[in-house]
Amino acid sequence: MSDRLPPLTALRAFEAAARHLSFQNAADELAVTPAALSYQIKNLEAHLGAPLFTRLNRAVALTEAGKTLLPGTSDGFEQLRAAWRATQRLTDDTKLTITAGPAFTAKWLAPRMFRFAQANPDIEMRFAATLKVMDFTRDDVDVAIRFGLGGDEGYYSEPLLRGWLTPMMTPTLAEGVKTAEDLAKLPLIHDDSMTFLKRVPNWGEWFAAAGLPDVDTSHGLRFSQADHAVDAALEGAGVVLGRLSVTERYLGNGRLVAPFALSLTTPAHYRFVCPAGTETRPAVKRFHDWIYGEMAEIDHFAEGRDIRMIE
Amino acid sequence: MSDRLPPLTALRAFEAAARHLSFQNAADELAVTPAALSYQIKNLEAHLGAPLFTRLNRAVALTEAGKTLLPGTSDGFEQLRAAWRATQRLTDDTKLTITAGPAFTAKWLAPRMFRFAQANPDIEMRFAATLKVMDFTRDDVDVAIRFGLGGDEGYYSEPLLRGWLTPMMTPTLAEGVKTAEDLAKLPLIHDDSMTFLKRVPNWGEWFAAAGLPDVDTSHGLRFSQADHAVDAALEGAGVVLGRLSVTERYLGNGRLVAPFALSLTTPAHYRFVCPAGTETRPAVKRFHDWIYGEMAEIDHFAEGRDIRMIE
DNA sequence: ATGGTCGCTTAAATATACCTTAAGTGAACC
DNA sequence: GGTTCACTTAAGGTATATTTAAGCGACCAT
Repeated sequence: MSDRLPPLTALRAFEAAARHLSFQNAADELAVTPAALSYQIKNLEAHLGAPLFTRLNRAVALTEAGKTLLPGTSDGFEQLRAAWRATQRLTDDTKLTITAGPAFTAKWLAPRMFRFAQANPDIEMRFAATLKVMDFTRDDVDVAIRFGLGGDEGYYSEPLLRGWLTPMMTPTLAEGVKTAEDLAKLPLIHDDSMTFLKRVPNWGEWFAAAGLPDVDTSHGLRFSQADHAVDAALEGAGVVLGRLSVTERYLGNGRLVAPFALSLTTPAHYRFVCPAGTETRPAVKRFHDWIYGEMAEIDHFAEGRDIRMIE
Repeated sequence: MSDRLPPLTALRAFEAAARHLSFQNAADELAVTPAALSYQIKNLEAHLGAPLFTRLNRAVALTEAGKTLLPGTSDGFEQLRAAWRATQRLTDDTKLTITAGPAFTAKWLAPRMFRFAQANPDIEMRFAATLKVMDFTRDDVDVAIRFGLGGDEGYYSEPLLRGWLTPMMTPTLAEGVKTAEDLAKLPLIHDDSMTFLKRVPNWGEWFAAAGLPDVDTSHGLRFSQADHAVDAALEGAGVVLGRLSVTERYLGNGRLVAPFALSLTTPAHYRFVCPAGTETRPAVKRFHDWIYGEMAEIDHFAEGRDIRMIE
């Protein structure tokens, strides 16, 4: 018994036929006549030495052998298709798929995207806003903006921005706030999305850094996504420990203020990530250069800040 | 850009060439001339619209596109090969691969196998003695003898034998043992292999069932595999809580005795397991019938026993 | 019950894809 | 500087895949 593969066209014909349980439909899918399919199946059955389908009245059903063969071939062809698609994408500079977290997408990327799109009308953008770990090949993604330490083998990964977090609130709310003790009396807005870090930059950490380790930070509102926490602060619902990347536009237009110089930062940053080698693709390069240009414009918000690393 | 697959022979040629980084060697593997390979690669590159290899002096190297394409295609073809092999095995009744735990293989299967082999000289047997969970398709296994509750979807699973465990020792050692209290003074041999059960049938359970919950069972010898524990008991090293399936031959020939009627059993049993539908394959059926016949011959060891379920 | 339809099969003809042979290129090695 | 090695190219042949057309049997509707 040889462990070589049978003719691949026959295998592909089988996969389609078994999936549809109909030679007719499978033939349509492969854009051939039913006769061709019948011939291919017969050929494959001859190679195997046993039938793969039982021919019924006016339908076909899988034999045990067919049932054994189907899942593996389906998965196998799907993998081939995915690999081919990923390779095609490399040479296609008319589409670019970017994945980032929901907060970064909503508060940073989305408001700016039209500028990139206007400057690059030949590139069709797609966004996948999720915190899920994506597989570049499997999920058809070109670029990821991810929060992390970098250093993963096989990826190009460059820090985007040294971010930091500091108390932020509406100007109205800020009027009565002079000291850290004043802050603790306001409703605290908590962002619970950073669950994957060992030591999370939260209200407890900030008050500890401010010399008030015993402040009770358990009260207030909790959000599972950073952009929702910021939205609450915009409504004047309280004070949020806001991250630069999702608040800079409100700091810029005055809807939020950050009266304390004391800020927290972490060893992890937002990073620009793509498969190693693809950073030179024209579309990727253009997006890369654009995003770093945009980032440079928000650097000045760090001036005069007292930024403390927590780890 | 179509998301259909490129010509499959071209893809296969690429996979081999990329793996070898040599068209020559790839051509040998596929049993064609180098010219054919060159043609196929060129064809695939034309489909993609970009080169997959960079042609060097007298070698080839993968481009970024090639590096992207290789892993997926390799995995894909490997999956197709595995599925085909598994299907071929269904129609091949000259080989039978059985997996079972090390103890069951050593103490039950191995000593009896020659009888099956003599009665079925046309079947070539292979054994995989491991506790690892095997995948029938991926690991090329036909039949598994596994300890468990059964009920898994997609598998034929039939209880082999209602096993039980009871204190066993050499006849010499047994001379001074009249009561359970006597037992506790002997070296206890522990079998630590049943780690996957919630409640393990161990010495603590047995003494508790015997009405002696406070016996200290921490002393003695510990083994990570049941057959080694039994071997120690055969040497007279102590008393083991022996499982019927791995000791019946010694109970039969008198090398071990089991003086207490009190025995433990669990909801889980040894089971005969194979992919659903394959239980009717001639080679599988013959092995199935043989093993149940053999099992019937050790049923009489249960006579007069006081078997208690633990769960 | 019976003729029409549907889905698979078969056989012969045809088209396409694949492979081989043979000649050719360029760089590396001796 | 000639030889070798690995890939390339082109032409021609062969094997493989596909179509066309005819056929078969069972279901279904009349």
